[in-house]
Amino acid sequence: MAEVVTLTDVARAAGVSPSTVSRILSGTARVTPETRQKVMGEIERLDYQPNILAQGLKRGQSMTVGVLTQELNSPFFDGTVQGIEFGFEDSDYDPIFAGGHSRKSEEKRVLEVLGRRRVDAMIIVGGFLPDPLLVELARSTVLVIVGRKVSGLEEQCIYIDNVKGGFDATKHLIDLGHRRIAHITGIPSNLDAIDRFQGYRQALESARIPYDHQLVVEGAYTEQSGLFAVETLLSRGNRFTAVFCANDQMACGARLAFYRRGMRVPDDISLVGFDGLQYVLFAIPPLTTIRQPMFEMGQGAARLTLSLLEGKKPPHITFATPLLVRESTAMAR
Amino acid sequence: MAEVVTLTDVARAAGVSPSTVSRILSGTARVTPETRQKVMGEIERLDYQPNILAQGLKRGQSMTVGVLTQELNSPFFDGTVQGIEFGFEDSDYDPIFAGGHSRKSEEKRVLEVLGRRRVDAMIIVGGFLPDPLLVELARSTVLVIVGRKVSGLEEQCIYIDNVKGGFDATKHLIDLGHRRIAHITGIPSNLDAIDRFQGYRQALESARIPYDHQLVVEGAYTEQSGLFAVETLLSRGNRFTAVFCANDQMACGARLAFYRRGMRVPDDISLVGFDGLQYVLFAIPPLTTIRQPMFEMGQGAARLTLSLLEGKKPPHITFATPLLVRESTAMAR
DNA sequence: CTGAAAGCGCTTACAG
DNA sequence: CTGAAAGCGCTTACAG
Repeated sequence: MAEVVTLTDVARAAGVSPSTVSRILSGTARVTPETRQKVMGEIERLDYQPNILAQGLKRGQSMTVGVLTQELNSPFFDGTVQGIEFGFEDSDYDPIFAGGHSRKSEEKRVLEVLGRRRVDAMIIVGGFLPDPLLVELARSTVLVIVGRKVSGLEEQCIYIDNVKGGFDATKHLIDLGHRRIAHITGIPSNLDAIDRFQGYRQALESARIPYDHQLVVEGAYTEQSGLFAVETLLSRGNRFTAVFCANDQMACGARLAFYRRGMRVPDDISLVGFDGLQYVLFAIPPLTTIRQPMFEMGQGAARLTLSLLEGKKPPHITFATPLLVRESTAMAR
Repeated sequence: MAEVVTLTDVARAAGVSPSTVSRILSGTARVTPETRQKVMGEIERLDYQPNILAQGLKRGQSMTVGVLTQELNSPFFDGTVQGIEFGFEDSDYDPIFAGGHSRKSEEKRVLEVLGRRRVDAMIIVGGFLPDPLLVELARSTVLVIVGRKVSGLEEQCIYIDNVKGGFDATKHLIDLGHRRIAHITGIPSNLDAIDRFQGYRQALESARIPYDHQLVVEGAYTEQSGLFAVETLLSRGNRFTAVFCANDQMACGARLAFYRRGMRVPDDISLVGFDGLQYVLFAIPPLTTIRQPMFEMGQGAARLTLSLLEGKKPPHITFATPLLVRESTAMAR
């Protein structure tokens, strides 16, 4: 990085002042065609790239957006992050990721990124940060939150209806004639998990199936926890013919548990997941699940951020969560 | 982002010059304890965060590292990217990701990121960029390449021995008594794919098993392509009792193809993958595979970059690719 | 030990 | 239409 061309170099080469070059670049210029020609020629010839740092310092914008991800190293975050990246691709902004892996508190990290990098906006993926902090933060910076609904900040949140998702998943099983439907929850403190569980209960209720807490086991979103959950369920000795898992990963773990016991899916047990991860289309058997459009949500978050940065108030987008019926569910026998 | 505190504010509050504050911050200072005390106090009180952009402009460093990922939206990239993020977490550098999704040519994107953002280093993940370009690039910037070995730049490459991986995978099947071993390749232009195929052939040769091109089908690293490949294999009518797939995703696709035909794994067919993705530990049955330490490689790339940035020449690390024997392989009958 | 000054590479009123 | 000047927030020789 020795021979970097500066705006001054271009000006000198073109025989004009830096001001003029700057104006031409920004389009603010009222210049003679000849001057413009000459300058553009030199820019091309010298392969000049404006220094964003210098521009940022002057304009008071860093042209970066801080993206705070959480500790969970999951396909959900991967998908969302990819969508975010994609959404900024053709903009002048670049996302800076502040991963949530280290020991530093989340809160501190947000503030650090905001402060040191002078990011023009922040995207928060998921949710450990308390609502009040986010509301506070939203006052001093452009803020978009994905995968979570913060009251007072609804317009800046990208989320799905997890209750409905949980309802639809359970309803699907009920429609197939299942009555003894187990549920493996997500992390109990997680709002999505709570909502999906809500949906499960509502579906049971609307079908007048009594709720049985013996059929509910706490999971942790991992495959392993899904496997354990099924073992717990089985050890309790209560009969059930279907399981709704709060995410696909746990469904995969559950599936393996059944495989180990020689219980067939969907012949003996129907299984529904949540997320719609690419690869569960190739599970054995292909998993019926509720799709959560992670990539699209990430992309939506990027777009929303961009709009907000431009001072626009775009319409709020709702993301649908279709039920993808595959081969892990069948009529109850 | 209105009320941002600057170094000058701190200086004013502490009753000293900006120079002094700057020196204290950088540790260059020979100052009286009292002055230091006073200044540190104000920094704390005002919650001052140095503006990295301004520092960068002055020092000629942006404190950012450009990370170029490729179009493949795969678990391999996810894992690597996470490792890279993690590796920079406790450093003063932040990674800026230039995703490989848009239509712009890869080459152009590298140059753009380098130029506009004035990144201090680049990490290239995977490989569409021609070797000569990388060699050229390495002359003007700190460059690290992960998942690929570029001759002349070996010290800056983080890679595994794909030939050995392919060999070990195939050898495992041979050791189980298999003689008719099929292979589903990766994208034929991909070096990793070529190497894994090489390993396959070498293993056959070392066991004096004649190579049969009828047993090799071209794949594209996706689950779908693995599924198709098995169908092709089956339609050719040649007997085989085992398949080595160039990655886990294709192995999952292949597995589904067998499931559809009612062929049991591992009873009728043994299956080996490559990558060691987390979730294939929960495949039905758990997949035997060669582990590629993606996260560690990403982290290694970050560390290597950091060392290079500090002018060090760290020892070259080799990443092992252990065979993970699970339940998708069994003795040939 | 500490301050004034110059400068990193831009942009943008202010003149002319 | 175009240039000279000031300034964004820092750092770092240069004085004292």
